Amino acid sequence: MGKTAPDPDPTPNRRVPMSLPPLPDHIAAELRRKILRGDLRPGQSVKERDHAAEMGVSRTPMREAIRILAKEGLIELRPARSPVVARPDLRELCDSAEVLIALERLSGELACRNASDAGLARIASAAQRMEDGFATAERIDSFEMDMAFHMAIAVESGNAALARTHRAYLARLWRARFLASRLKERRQLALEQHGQMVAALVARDVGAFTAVLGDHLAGLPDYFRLVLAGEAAEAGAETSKDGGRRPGKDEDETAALRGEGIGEAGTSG
Amino acid sequence: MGKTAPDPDPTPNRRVPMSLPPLPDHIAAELRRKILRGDLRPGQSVKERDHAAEMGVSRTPMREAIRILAKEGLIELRPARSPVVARPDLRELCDSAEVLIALERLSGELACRNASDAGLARIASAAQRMEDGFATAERIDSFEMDMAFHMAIAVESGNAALARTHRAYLARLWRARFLASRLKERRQLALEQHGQMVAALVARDVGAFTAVLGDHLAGLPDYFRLVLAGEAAEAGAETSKDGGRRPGKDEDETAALRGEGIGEAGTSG
DNA sequence: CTTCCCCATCTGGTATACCAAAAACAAGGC
DNA sequence: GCCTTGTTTTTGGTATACCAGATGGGGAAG
Repeated sequence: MGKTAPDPDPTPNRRVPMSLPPLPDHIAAELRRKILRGDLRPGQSVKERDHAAEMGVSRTPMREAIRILAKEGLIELRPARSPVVARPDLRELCDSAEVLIALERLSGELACRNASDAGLARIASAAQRMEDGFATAERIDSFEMDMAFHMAIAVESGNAALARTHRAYLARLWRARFLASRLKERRQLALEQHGQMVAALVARDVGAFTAVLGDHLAGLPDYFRLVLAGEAAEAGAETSKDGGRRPGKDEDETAALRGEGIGEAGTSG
Repeated sequence: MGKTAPDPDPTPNRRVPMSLPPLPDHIAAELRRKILRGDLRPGQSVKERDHAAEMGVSRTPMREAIRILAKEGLIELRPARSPVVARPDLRELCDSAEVLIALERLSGELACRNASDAGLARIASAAQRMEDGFATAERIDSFEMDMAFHMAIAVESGNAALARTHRAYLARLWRARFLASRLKERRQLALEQHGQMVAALVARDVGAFTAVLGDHLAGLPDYFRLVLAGEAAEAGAETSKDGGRRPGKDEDETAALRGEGIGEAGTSG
């Protein structure tokens, strides 16, 4: 069905994509960056038409990018309404943290049992990188190293599915944990605990690892509380460059528990 | 910006969607059904154009449906190639089972701690339904009840994120577990263990629940091995109609580790 | 007869046009 | 003055057209 005519239309078209690998992923990464850095604030609507035009792409890949971010929990889809940047409530954050802890525990157990020495070395080097950059690096970079350390453990567990899901939860909690990392003593503590975790791993001591992990992530809910309080304060105080949006009623009722909360991936019949 | 012209074209168009709720989800459910029931066999390509035409929809929602199934692990996307029905290797299945067990353990712990009596009653009733239908129901229906029971525990844990992820893993393992449920004594055993799990939950006994759970899901890898062997045999026999199945070479190389294993969700920069 | 290259075709990726539902807005009635 | 209702606008959902990379078969050269 293709080219019966040898290209009778010489128009070079508006846009030549010519790069196959990851166009929607690239858009997703861009959007994610904006959300995590705060350029797009929670509750703000993500209109696929506008953002597509703004980034110079069409709606189709933008749409797909939005779905990707929705899968990660950064964007919330609504049945016949604009997607909005997710404003996770405390309950959701704590729930996710609970799952994350379980996943990290499993990662640690498997890594203790299965990881190669080279793999443990990779974990240790991730921790070392973070320690090296502790004084000098930007907080955001330091935080990325933190994430990299935890991701390394999941990867070296040898369980690809676990690593994938773990990464998804890490991404989901990225913003909240980043905001929670403002306190420097917490970062110092995290550093020490990372060292202990590495030690437990090289000793193949599951119990020790689990204990440290518990300490490491136990305080998360409290920090989330602080983060949410800060967010709410900022949201209430600021309506600046948004322009069109006024501090409407819809900002608050999102804190209410959504009744179900599970099914958005579609169910098997 | 929309309609400067007052609709000069009276053609009613080929298709009026007229139903807002979930068209891509519906397609995804349909496809999932075909895959799980075996109408679409592992390794077979899923051409969005053909399937869209066959189901009377356009490529766009079909595309999205394929992405949904890819997220669930039922379909494997390739960079510049047709998506294919995933043929999970033993390693992947066992990895997923490992994560599933961890998620179910957490579900049980939380349900023991947090679930309301009404919630426990819902779990018990799910188990009861399965027991009632054990003799009469089709195997596929019986299996759906099995899934419903496990999902109920995750739901009643009160942790929505956990329930969602747990459901995703359940879906991912759906087919393999279904094929593994061919052995009737296994189903009988599962039934008894479900009863024990309910008992542990109503007693709020985390230790007992965990113990039963371990027994319940421990044998999964072995069954997966059987399933894969069966699949391979069928796949080998299908290519040539004569009964003489040869031990095809292509069944084995899937066991090789794929190097990457994680990144398809895109990473934050 | 084998091998290599070219072209027809297939297929996913992207862009765009159209439709319908829902919210925002304005005008009229109580 | 406030509530109601009809209209406009906004926005996501769907369908379709076009493009580029990939694949495989057929023909020419060795």
